[in-house]
Formats: sequence, C-alpha cells, structure tokens
Amino acid sequence: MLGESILEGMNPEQRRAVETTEGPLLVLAGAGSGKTRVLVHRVAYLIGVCGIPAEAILAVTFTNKAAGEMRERVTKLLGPAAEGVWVTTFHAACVRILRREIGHLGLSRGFAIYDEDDSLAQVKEALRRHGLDPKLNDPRRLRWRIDQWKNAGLLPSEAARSARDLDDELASEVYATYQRLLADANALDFGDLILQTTQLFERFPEVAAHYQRRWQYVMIDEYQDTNRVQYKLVSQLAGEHRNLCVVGDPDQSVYGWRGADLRNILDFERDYPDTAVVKLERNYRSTQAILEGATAVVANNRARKDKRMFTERSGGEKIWRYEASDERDEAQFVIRQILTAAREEGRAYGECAVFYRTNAQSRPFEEELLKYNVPYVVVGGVRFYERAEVKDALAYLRAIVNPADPMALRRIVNSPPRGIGKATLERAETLAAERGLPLRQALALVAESGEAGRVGPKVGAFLELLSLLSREVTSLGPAEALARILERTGYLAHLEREGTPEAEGRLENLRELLAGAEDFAAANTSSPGDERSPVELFLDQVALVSDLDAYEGAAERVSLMTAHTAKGLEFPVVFLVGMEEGIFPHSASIRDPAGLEEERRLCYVGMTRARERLILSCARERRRYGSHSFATPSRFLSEIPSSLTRGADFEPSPARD
DNA sequence: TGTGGCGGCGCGACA
DNA sequence: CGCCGCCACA
Repeated sequence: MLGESILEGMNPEQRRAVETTEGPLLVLAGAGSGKTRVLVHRVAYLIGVCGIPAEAILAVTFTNKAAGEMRERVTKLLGPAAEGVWVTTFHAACVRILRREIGHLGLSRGFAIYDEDDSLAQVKEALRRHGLDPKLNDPRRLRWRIDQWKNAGLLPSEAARSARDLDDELASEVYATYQRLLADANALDFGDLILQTTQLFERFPEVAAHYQRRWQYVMIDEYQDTNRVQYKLVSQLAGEHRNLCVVGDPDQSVYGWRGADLRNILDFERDYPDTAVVKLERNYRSTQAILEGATAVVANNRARKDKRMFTERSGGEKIWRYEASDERDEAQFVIRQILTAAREEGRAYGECAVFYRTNAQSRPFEEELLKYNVPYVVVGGVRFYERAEVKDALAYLRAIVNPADPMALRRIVNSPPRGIGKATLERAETLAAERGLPLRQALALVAESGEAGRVGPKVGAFLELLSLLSREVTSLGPAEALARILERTGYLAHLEREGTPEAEGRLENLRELLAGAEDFAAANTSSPGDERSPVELFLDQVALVSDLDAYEGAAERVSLMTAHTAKGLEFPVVFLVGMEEGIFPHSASIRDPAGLEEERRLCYVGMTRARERLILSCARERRRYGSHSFATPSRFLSEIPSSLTRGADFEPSPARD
C-alpha cells in the first residue's frame, strides 16, 4: 500500500534505483532526470517499506538548500516516521560529529570554524613566524595550495613528503605552521572539517565503528563533485554495511578546482566490484532543442562516459542567440526580452534567470534592471555573513564561545574604535608568540604593564567589557545576545553617529542579522540531549550557510547568479550571457585540456537549467579592468548545431506548447 | 592613534 | 574600474 504510493509514477529505472536497497549502487543521473525525486523516494522506501529505522539512514548533499528540500519532501511522504534521518551536507555532518568527538584530536568542543578570510589571515601569520615576506610569497596562493592538500587528504607531513619542488617544500612548511596556529586557536578551517573527521576515524577505530554501526544506509548526492578526502570519508562511513548509494552525473562535474575527482566514480566500481549501476537518461525538464543543444556541446569532451539523454517534450522554441555590441547592449537586450516576456506572455519575473561565468559580470545587468524598475536578486557574490559589520558582531559571540581564538579578538579589539591601535595589538601578538600565551592573556599583560603608557587602561576596559558580556550573554538566545552586544559595545551608537549612507547600510545589515538570528532561534527550539547552547548552534549555522541556501526561487524577481551557483536549479527562461572566449571558457582554463572540458561541462550545466527558453548572448567588445577589449564569440556557441538555433529578433515569440 | 589620499593590483567558480 | 594596503600627516 505505502510501497505502491512511494513507487507511483516512477519510470522503470527510477523504480530500480529506489528498490535496490542492499549493497553498493551507482546511479548515473543525467540533468533533469528526477534525481532528487529518486533520493527522496529511496529514503521513504527504506523507512516506510523496508522498515529501516530513520536513525540508520544518512543522506549527504553539497548545499544546505538541497538538504533542506530533501528533508522537507521526505517528511511530506512519511510524516513523523521520517524523524531521526540525517539529511545534511558533508560539512554540517562533520561539524556535528566533531562537536562530539574532537576531544580525541586534542581540540575542545567549542572550536571555531574559520572562513576563507580568517584562514588567509592565519596563513599571513604563519608567514610572519617563518620570517617570510608576504610580497614574495603570495599568501593567497599558499592558502590555495594548503587547501588542495586538504582536499587530497594530506596532512602537513604527507604534503612535505609529496613535495617535488622548492615551492611545495616551502608551502608544506607553512602548512605545518598554519596547522599549529589553528590548533592553538582551537579552530578548524573548511577543509579541516572533512580532513580531521577522516583523521578521527582513522586514528580511533572505535569511534569510526560507532558511526559505521549507526548508519546502515548511506546516500551521497552530486557524487561527481566529491574530492579525495570526501571519498575517504564515505568509505569510512559505509565500510561496515556497504549499503552505499551514490548519485551523480560525470557531465556535471564542475568543481575540479575544489579537488573534485572523477576517479571517485571509476574507483567506486573498482572498490565495490558488486556495484549495481542504474542509468537515468530520461529528461523531464527541458524541451528537445535545449536538451539536444546542450548534449551537442558536451559531446565534444573526450573524457566522457557515453550517455544518451532523451525527452518527450518535442517541439518548443529554438535556442536564441544574440550578439551584442558591448556589455551594456547585452544587458539592455536581456532586460528587453524579460519585459517583453512579462508583458506579452504573462510571464512572472521569477521565471527568468541570468547566468554568467564570473560574479563581476552582474553589474551591467543590475544597473539595467534598476533602471527599468524590475525586481531582481543576486545570488552569491559577497556572502552576507562575510560583510565586515556582520563579521564584527559575530566575532564578539565567537570570542565569548571560544576564548582561545585570536582571530575573533583581533577583529573586535578596536571596533568600534576604542583607542587600541595597531602598535598595541602588535605588542600583544609578539608577547603571545614569545611566551606561548593565548592572545587574550597577552592583552591582559599589556593592560597591567605600566610601560604601555596610556593605552593600558583602555585594554583593561576592553577585557572587562568582554568578560561582562560573557556573563550576560551566555544564557541568552542569539538574537538577544547580539542585540545586547551591539548596544553595550557602542557599536550601534558609533554607526548612528556617522550618519553616512554607508553607515546606514551597515545598520540595515545588522538589523537583518538580528532578524536572521531570531528566525534561527524560532526554527531551532533546543532539542533535548543537545548540550550546545543556542548561540553555539547559531554560530555553526552561519559558518556553513551559503547565499544560495537562503534563496527563495519562487519570488517574483529575476535571478542573477553564476553558472556554478545555478547548478541544481531550473527556470522556464534562462539567459546564458558573456559567451565569449576568455570569459566562458575562462582564460585561466583555456589552454589546459582538462580545464577546458570542465568549462564545457559548466556550459552544459547552465544550458540544461532551462525548461522552455534558452537565450545565449555574447558581446563583441567588453570592458574588463576598466579598459576595453575585443571579444570572440565562445567556441561553445559554434558547437550547437545551427539547425537548433535562431538569431534573436524582437518580434513576439512563437506559440508555446 | 585615527584618517584620508594615493598607488598598485585583481576577476575564477564555493561550502 | 574599484578595492585594499600603505604611508603621511593631524
């Protein structure tokens, strides 16, 4: 009965993917083939039909948004029976495990999670400790290299052993120092969340055994985007029961730069020789021309598993093409098409999306949309939680929760300005490094010592304010805590005094932060058995949340985002803009064959987001870095058979089906 | 110590 | 072009 309703309306392949519950299973799911549906129904089938307890199931995705959607749909199918199943991201799963188990690795449970900026600052500090000049050794490059090692699952010692040139040797030494600084700060970066979890499982088999026993059924979404260390983690988790289902599409692998490794799919069939393979090749999303055009582009890749996508949505419009004179003309064309579609076809703005290769390309579109008063949303770019004022406010919470972390302290020590400048901070830093003290204690020494002159009392007052806040705030929810902090520190007053439009914008962002904290508290009433405070849970959430997660697709606004961000979404009308050599494919990948193939897959991803109408545009001339340059139409455009395309005119569009 | 001006450089995508 | 970091000056 329940089984019938769970399997209802599924095609034979989808059905097979749902019903094959035991043993390793590889689902090759093309774009728009109903992959999420299969995952959701598979979870429901396991619980509702096979009688597997919800706690024994783990489903992992890459974004919180995807996890949230999946959780919602499972709950809709099963009701309360779905409670206890873990549907989460790699990073959130690891944080939850590490918050319980990190003691084994010598850190404490209140560890901080560093974002890219924090991490970069620690790399700079590591360089300083090595006496290296940051101008000669680009910190960003080093951070990148360390991240690559982490994605590959290599610790500093292993990185040092694998180093084949002087650059890597030096980088591995910086890596070692960087890790020591993080440990001293009781902090982990993004890469560590995964890497340290695999370390935990490797070094403490009894801990690994606990989680292996718990999760009898493991599912991994977007498997083509996993990197080596995630592969290792998955093996560790599913090693005992081997009921491992991975779902992916090699043609949509677009995170090579993040360490994603297509070998994971090949190795999967090698490591689990009894793997069942299911191919989902029927596309339910796009019209024929769109699907054929996208397939024709990706077919130019050499490193590729053969796959034949098909759709029954024959007919529909051809793919539109437009060659603009420059980026302004391109943006005007796009807005004109959106306005026409709204006026003449009754389309909502929310049905339209603009995808570009790089975030910097959003500007002309934003300007035109503003000019014509068309509501829009830019998804991605500078994350909300990375804005300076938001990070400042959160840093107070972090400094209270994790007193060992110098990063939070550095941020807040002089914001709002309280007369503790660079010189004072440097004196404390040096003291901390020399004596092996936490920065906070070094600051206390500075406050006590008379030699510091008049700054001593100021530092003392700051530390006192901090401990006062700790006492006041620990029992409060995140919103009340933040409000109290912004008040007591004079942060709000300082911004209000400025009175500039920029300051007003910052105040607005802080109000948004408070609203977000309230929403969080409302949605996360403390569950019994969770010994972490609401403030701590809130900090985890903001460390792991992305711009996309908060994005509401249904809103009556045009969506602007990169092709990467668009992955997993779909829209009736899609504009893929800036289709020029050097932009898409990007100049950094153009000479490297593997890089070029990844660009092509990204193009495939962008095109297959469209349900009914796909418009590709390029500009003959474009301003970059403030100067003009001529552009050639992207090679990807010429890879679409001309029988599938038409140059865009401005007549009313043909009838739709 | 805080601020404002200037010069240099970057824009590749992300949890 | 726009942002960040550095330096001169109040």
